[in-house]
Amino acid sequence: MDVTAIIDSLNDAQRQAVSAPSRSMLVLAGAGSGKTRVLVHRIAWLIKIERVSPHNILAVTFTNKAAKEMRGRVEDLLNISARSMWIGTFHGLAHRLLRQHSEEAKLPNTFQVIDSDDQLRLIKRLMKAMNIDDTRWPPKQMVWFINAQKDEGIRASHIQETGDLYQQKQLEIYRAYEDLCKRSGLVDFAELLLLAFETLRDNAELLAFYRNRFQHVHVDEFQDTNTIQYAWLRLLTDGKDNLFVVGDDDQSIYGWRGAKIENMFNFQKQYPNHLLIRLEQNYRSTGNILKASNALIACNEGRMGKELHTDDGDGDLISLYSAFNEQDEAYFVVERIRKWVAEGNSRADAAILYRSNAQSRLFEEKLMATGTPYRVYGGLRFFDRMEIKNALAYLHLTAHKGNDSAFERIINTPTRGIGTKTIDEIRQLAREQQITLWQAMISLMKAGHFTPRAANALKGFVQIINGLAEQSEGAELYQQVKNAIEKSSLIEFYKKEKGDKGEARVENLEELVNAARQFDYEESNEEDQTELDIFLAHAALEAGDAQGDAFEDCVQLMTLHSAKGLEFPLVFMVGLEEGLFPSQQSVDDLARLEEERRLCYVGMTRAMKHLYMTYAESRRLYGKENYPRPSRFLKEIPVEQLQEIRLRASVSKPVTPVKSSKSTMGTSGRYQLGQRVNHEKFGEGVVLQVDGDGAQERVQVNFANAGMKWLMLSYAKLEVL
DNA sequence: TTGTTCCAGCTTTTT
DNA sequence: GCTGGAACAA
Repeated sequence: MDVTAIIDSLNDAQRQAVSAPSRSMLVLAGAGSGKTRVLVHRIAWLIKIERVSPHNILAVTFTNKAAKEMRGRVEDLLNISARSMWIGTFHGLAHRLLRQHSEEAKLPNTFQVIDSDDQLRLIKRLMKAMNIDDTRWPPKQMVWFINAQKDEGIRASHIQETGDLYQQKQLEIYRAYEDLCKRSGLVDFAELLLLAFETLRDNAELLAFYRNRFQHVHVDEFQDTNTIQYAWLRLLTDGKDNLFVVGDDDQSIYGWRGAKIENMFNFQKQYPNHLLIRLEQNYRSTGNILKASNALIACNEGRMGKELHTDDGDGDLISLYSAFNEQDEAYFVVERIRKWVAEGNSRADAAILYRSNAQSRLFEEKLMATGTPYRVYGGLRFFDRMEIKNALAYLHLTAHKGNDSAFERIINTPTRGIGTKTIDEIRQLAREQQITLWQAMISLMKAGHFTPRAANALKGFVQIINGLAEQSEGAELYQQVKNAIEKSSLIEFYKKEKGDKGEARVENLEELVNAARQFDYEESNEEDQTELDIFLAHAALEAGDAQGDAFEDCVQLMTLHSAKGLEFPLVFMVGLEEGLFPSQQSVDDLARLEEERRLCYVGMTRAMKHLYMTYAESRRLYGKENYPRPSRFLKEIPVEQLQEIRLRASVSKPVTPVKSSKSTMGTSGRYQLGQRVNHEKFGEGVVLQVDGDGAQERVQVNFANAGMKWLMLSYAKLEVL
């Protein structure tokens, strides 16, 4: 293969990044500037032109999807199998490292990965056992605290006691949780990263091995790395000048979960020999969308600096719609989508982006009412569903009787008459003797401790698990899964659940057998791991997609966060109101406000051709009527890039800084300019403008107490005075 | 063990 | 004002 195939399709900046002589590099890649492309082509370049063995390449991403895509694209481009190349998520790679070196990590080689849900349950149980008041120390906050510490590389033993009672209890919980996990061989997500870091740090030989192996280290979405992830990268690359990172400080939107945008600046200091390359040519959006986005993000301070441009035309102006209320907003958006579809476009090309999940409901209702298929992103993913986790818990417990969190989950699911009292007794013994719940249960049964009823129920449970263990001996993975679902009678249990909820659960369980059948455990080269173990770890680390049927042509609904990395020809950003976006919790803090602004930037740069931004003048929130101001972000967009949408007025006039006094007469003629009116919420006011007709007729009223408002006559109950 | 009632909480999410 | 979870009663 020659050079052309790898760099021909690239622009100058991309080409420079791809073909630079080996050294550390920071590629500042704007939205839609082809960042994955650069990463993929860089790796291809190393392999084909620099003759680097795939074996010596490491590439890290945040999501499994990104990792899969990258591997696939490298393989396609080179037409080779890149098996020996380490491409994966931080968590996936850390997991792999710990499996291979469980001894050095001081982990039992049967350790299990637990997800955040298991983690919370574990903490709750722990706190109950410790008799800690969960109103003063909410378990959720404790989880958050523990994970935040781990993300910073801080162990319980590192924390100084301040004498503060709250802190002391928190610390106690952290300590107890560390103990419990250690004892039961459980590893949470944050622990994967921290332990992988510590294991390398503390084993000179191991570290030397990997530093030597990974001659080229690549990181995607570098702005999203947290402290421990960056520390891990530094361990591997410090002094070697071989760290290639791609990121965009303007798209850092995960500060609240530990991402350190500072890592980008630290990188520049700590790899002084690095090459900085900016990718500023955008291949996604129109000129107007880019101009607006550039202007908005320019309001942030301390940026690395970047301005997107396109070779294509300016395109449409950004449409701004001021809705009377949230109902009107949803109605407007859905109508525009219907129009778009009627013009022959596909629904899947239209996206509704919102700040918070709760906002989706109204849009869903309106879409449903008009019979428009839609898809909401971000619900529970396949392996996160209750029925799936229950079924997996049977498998977990069968394979590892010491898995207490699996034990707790299914000891009485489906209900088999084992009550709280029985379980509490088991828990108590387990705690006293520092043994697993399973062992405690067996030992209490042997001692004849239970009432005949409870003893019988427990016996049944033990039989199920032991029976499964027997059946599983040498059985195919899918057969084991099938056995577990059958023996546990989970299907019968969920069939009883009323509504179609139960039906969906049964379907999911059946789907789980399919998932197991199709499961491709190619990487089962780790000796002492069974197929089942690999499958279970896969389920924890990769929760799968939220919805199976992605193929139908559906309108896309999602939060701004989950829209990152995606693009759509038609985008609606809704709810641009102070208090909602930017969120109320962020307005008093400059750093958080800037993150909101970046989120807005991310949203806008999702749009390829058409961008609508909407806000409501009145919105019901938490049961109260609110009259929010339009989002400050709207004011940061140059008016030259905006056009205000007036329903049915059929003239879309540019926004002018001074409100035009031009007015048209509504067809009803009931409202003359200057007419005094009364509104049940806003009080008295004077009509200044009339606009549109029929159901769309609106009036602008200047209220004595509430200020200027546009009101939809079909909604607003106006009284002529 | 199930159904009811009460009460807090209410951004964003991947692994 | 709604929802989900936990506490409570039958």
